[in-house]
Amino acid sequence: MTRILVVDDDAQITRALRINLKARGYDVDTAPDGAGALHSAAHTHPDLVVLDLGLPDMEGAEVIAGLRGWTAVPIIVLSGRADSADKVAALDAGADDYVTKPFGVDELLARIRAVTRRGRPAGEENPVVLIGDREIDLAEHSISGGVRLTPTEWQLLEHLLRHPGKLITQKELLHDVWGPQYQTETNYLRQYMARLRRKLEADPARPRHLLTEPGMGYRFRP
Amino acid sequence: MTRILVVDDDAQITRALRINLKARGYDVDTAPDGAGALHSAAHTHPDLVVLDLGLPDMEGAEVIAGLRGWTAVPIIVLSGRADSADKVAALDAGADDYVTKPFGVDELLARIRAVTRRGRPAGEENPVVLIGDREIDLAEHSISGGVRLTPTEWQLLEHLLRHPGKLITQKELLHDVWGPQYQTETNYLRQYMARLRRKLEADPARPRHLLTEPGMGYRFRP
DNA sequence: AAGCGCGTTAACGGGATCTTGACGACGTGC
DNA sequence: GCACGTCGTCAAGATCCCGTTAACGCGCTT
Repeated sequence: MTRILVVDDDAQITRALRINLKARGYDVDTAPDGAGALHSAAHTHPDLVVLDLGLPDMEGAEVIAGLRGWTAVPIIVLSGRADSADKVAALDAGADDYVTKPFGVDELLARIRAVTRRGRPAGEENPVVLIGDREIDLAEHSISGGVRLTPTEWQLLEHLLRHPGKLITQKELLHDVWGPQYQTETNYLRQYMARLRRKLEADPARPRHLLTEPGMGYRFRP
Repeated sequence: MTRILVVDDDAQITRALRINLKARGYDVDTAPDGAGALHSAAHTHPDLVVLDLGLPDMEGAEVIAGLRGWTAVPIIVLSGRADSADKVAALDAGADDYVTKPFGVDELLARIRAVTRRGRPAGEENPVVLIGDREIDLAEHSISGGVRLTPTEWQLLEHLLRHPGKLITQKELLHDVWGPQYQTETNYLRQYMARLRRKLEADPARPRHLLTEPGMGYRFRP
């Protein structure tokens, strides 16, 4: 079953697309803004993303870049602007197709078929993140060197790796990994950051990539 | 060097595209009609085809079908008609993208980059997968050594074998093999993974290829 | 009717994983 | 120098998850 993530702040459009796509046998998730889109994509790993450009919280190129940082999932951009410059920007940012509104549902469906048709050629390589001499493949959930991670460890690591260099607050990590009611249980973080460092850092006592920002949170340095 | 075949009966357009594409470092061939396009494509094996639909000798769908009969080369269709039905027909015939005239050269170039960006499939793939000393042919649904699998076992095995090395989550497997409402019935997975291992692994208690990732899912290691 | 293959449930023991609490080490501000 | 908060570490117990065994129902063949 092909899973499609529809990103649009216009509830009418998401609803219409959800109905039409479901009727065609696709599995549909929706997100109303860029942050929700990145979050949902990271969580559900869709097979295709339909992305509206007029989002309230982020530029379209930012969303595309946020996805392309770790996945090669096909992206079809929807936009009200037929301006050539916009198309070029979106396509070069990593989008696979660009459809201007108003669009026919038939056309969108055809483009979805066209984009998903070329499946996954065998020769492709997943983007890998490096921590020291270890290669981490987020798509495969695999790490070189025979290292295995538990589910909680993976969730925590993914949140850090998906935003290289960015500081992630403790509240954010606790909320996203453990849930809304754990936002003050910082001992969980200490526990699991220690385990990650033991498994990934060459010298766990002197981390070079999984850094602590005292009083704030943690940060992944590539 | 990327070779592009431009097919259009309007000499002005072919000339303009030839100049623009050459300036961008592409190698350009041109053909004025469908017959010439098929002949040229068979002869030079271009990396991309830009195909106008208003050809004098053949229908656009015929040209696309003629190409798709033997090659998976990306095809970008140009057309003066913005009619939705035309787009659907062309895309479903096998085209990869559809641009309506008049179009901006920038946009076309961006779409060319988008289509050629994904690595091309290149050669045929051997559909035989090895598990230990057993050969598994996914296309023929056959296994060496007199092993037979039930339909459910096949579905499960296929999902794992289609993504070698990748971790497939339990939810994903349950959803795709048994259906959306079985996403939490992990006992099915335990049951059938055990059967697969009994039939395929040399030592079912110590699987070397059908691996468990505790709390996450399963993985096929070639 | 009986036998067989296949899919579906249920239950259990062992082990890995998560949770929880407590203890120093370190740095900061008073 | 001292109190305080934050962080890293350790060591339990509780909990969840996995592999396994066993049984049942259904459709088909014998």
